[in-house]
Amino acid sequence: MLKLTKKADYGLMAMKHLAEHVDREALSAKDIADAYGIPPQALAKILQRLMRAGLLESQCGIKGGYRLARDPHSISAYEVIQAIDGPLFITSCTTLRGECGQSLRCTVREPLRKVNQSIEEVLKRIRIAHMREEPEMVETKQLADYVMIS
Amino acid sequence: MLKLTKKADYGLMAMKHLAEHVDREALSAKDIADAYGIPPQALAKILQRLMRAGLLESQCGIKGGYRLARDPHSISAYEVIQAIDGPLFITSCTTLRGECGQSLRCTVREPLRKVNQSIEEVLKRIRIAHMREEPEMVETKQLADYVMIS
DNA sequence: GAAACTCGGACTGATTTGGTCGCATATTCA
DNA sequence: TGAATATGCGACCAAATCAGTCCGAGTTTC
Ligand code: FES
Ligand code: FES
Repeated sequence: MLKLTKKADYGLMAMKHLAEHVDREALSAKDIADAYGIPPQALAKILQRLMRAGLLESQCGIKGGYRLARDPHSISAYEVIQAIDGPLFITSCTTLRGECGQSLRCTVREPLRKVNQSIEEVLKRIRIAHMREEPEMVETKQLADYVMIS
Repeated sequence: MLKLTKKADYGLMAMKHLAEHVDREALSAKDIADAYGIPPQALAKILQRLMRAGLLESQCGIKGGYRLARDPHSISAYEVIQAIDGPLFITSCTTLRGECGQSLRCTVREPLRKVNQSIEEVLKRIRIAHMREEPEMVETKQLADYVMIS
């Protein structure tokens, strides 16, 4: 149903949290989990994935924790989501080994691939350093107008 | 993982198929299902949903079947998907009966709501009559730019 | 060497998805 | 009239995915 997983949500929260504390020492998984009420063990595994994807640096040991591996302005939401949930395909038939039974006859695959690309673009342009809370109805309205015109 | 369900895929295929045969008589669920190798019973239920959503007109009986209720140029992919899968939320905590445990502290909900809106716009711009044509990447790119700024 | 971390797989229960069945209703036509 | 062929709709089931836990490692600090 075109929904982000909880893990991706947690991951984005953690990345944003780390982006706001780049100055400090490394933060442990538990620190971040406690700050948002996330199950610590669950977040730990998510951070490990982000680490393996090269988005975080980790340090073991008693004073250890995680730190952003790159400038928060250069890390996109897309990278975070992909690192956690794997490559994102909007089409349902691309799930591992071969195609679904309709792949040869499916007439909407190509159009949807383009939609997929659009969504990727949107997510790639959102940097974790820029994720803010302002709802700003005016802008979304302008966006709607823009779409109408084009 | 941000994927469309198979049902939505089937629904889009069926709608596109019907859009290409507006002239003819009503097509039965089985006709369409056979044309694409879709399980007939599954497609039948999907078409019923599209019917209830007002996107299709149905006729019972031996010469019955389905027909588009509106001009195929006016029906968006978004409408089809929503009719089948229900309202689409990119955030994971909107799943019915209250919020997830993190809703109060979640810092990425609002930013993601904007992403959600962007995706909606993209899907609303795609009409089933035009699914073969290019969704115009330039515009979606500008749209993505727009989202980033806000 | 103990404490506080990360690392990573295995595991379980809950939810969602994909699909089927069965029965009721409506329409055509012989 | 009544058989044939449609839709209409809920219940049902199996498989996949998701969310979260557990546990047994390794690492660093003190
Ligand atoms: S994308 Fe696989 S059947 Fe349409
Ligand atoms: S959207 Fe619900 S926790 Fe972030």
